[in-house]
Amino acid sequence: MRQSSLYHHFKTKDDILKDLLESTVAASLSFAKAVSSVSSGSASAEVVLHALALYDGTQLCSSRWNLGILYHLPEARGGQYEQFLASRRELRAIYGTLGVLASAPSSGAAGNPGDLVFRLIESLVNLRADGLVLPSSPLEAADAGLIICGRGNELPAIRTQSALIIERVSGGLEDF
Amino acid sequence: MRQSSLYHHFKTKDDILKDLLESTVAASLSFAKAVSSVSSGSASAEVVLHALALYDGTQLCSSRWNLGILYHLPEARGGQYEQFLASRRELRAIYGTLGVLASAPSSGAAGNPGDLVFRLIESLVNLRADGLVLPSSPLEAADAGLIICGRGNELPAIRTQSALIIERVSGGLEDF
DNA sequence: ATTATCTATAGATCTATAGATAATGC
DNA sequence: ATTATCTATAGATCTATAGATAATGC
Repeated sequence: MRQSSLYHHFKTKDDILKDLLESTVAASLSFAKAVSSVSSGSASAEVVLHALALYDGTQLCSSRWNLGILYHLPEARGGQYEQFLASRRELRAIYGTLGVLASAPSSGAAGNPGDLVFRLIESLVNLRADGLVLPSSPLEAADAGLIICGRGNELPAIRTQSALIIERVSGGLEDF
Repeated sequence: MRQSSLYHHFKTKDDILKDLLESTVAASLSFAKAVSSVSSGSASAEVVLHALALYDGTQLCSSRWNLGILYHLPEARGGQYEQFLASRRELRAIYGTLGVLASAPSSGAAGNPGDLVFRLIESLVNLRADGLVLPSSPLEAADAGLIICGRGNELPAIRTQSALIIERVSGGLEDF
């Protein structure tokens, strides 16, 4: 398709970028919201956090194009992308909440463990841009996030429950 | 200064970007090389890794401009920036080596813990672009890296030794 | 005297439009 | 008949150069 043909579907270049940016968070945010309601049921916060991290990371690594990299463009912080930025802040806040709930009281860890998990997952975008993503990368990042939360010794059990949650919740979402 | 005046100091726009990119890794790579020779002395790998992460993270957070963000420009992966890319690969490899040496054998952790630490530190660039960096951010990221390596319970001691190493080694380097 | 900045601008590239041609769905 | 693509290109923006003006260091 030619460059100019894009303008049949989009009004401006900014509108194109808006759609692409939104597509990088939409599915993960939907998952985060869906899984949070599940969490009010049986699943514990550390399992929910692992599931979210793994789902989000898998999205970033296996989407057709590495669109997550677009967020690093200087213009992406501009006010014209407020809707995308709001979605991203919302997703980030859910990581934050889960991080607090999931952290072992004994963990010598950080001010905001959930944000570290969020950033670890987002780093998969950079890893992919460097051509270094392996099939195991999303799980390794999610696991590392839980280790930061002081849940390293419970990881085998968390992984199992997390996988079940992803299957259940992503089945209920439109696109996966 | 006007845009055109830059061309008195640089031949092309690419040359400007080359210099800026190189400046984002030069100091940390020098530190990494210097601290690695120290490590053959007394300091243990986990302390060296913490010192490197903290030094690198502090650089990224407190440099005058957030130049680390430039690495995410699509063109920065191009062949014309091979020297910068080689420096970055070298720094990344040092994180990798230290991560293997520093990891507790019991850690249920990842394939390449050092790379996770490298990415956590690099995420400070994004945090800064989002306007969310706090004075504590570099230390929190370095600490989280050591937790991923299974050294969470030794953190207080590691922090103390790490600070000493940074003082010693960065004193020996030209710029800090 | 040398080095650094400025103004002005040529030429290259990018964004978006107009109108022609092709594809799709009823 | 409607929707999507194409070619061609106007106008905006970006890169880099030329030559004038200002600042710096001996």
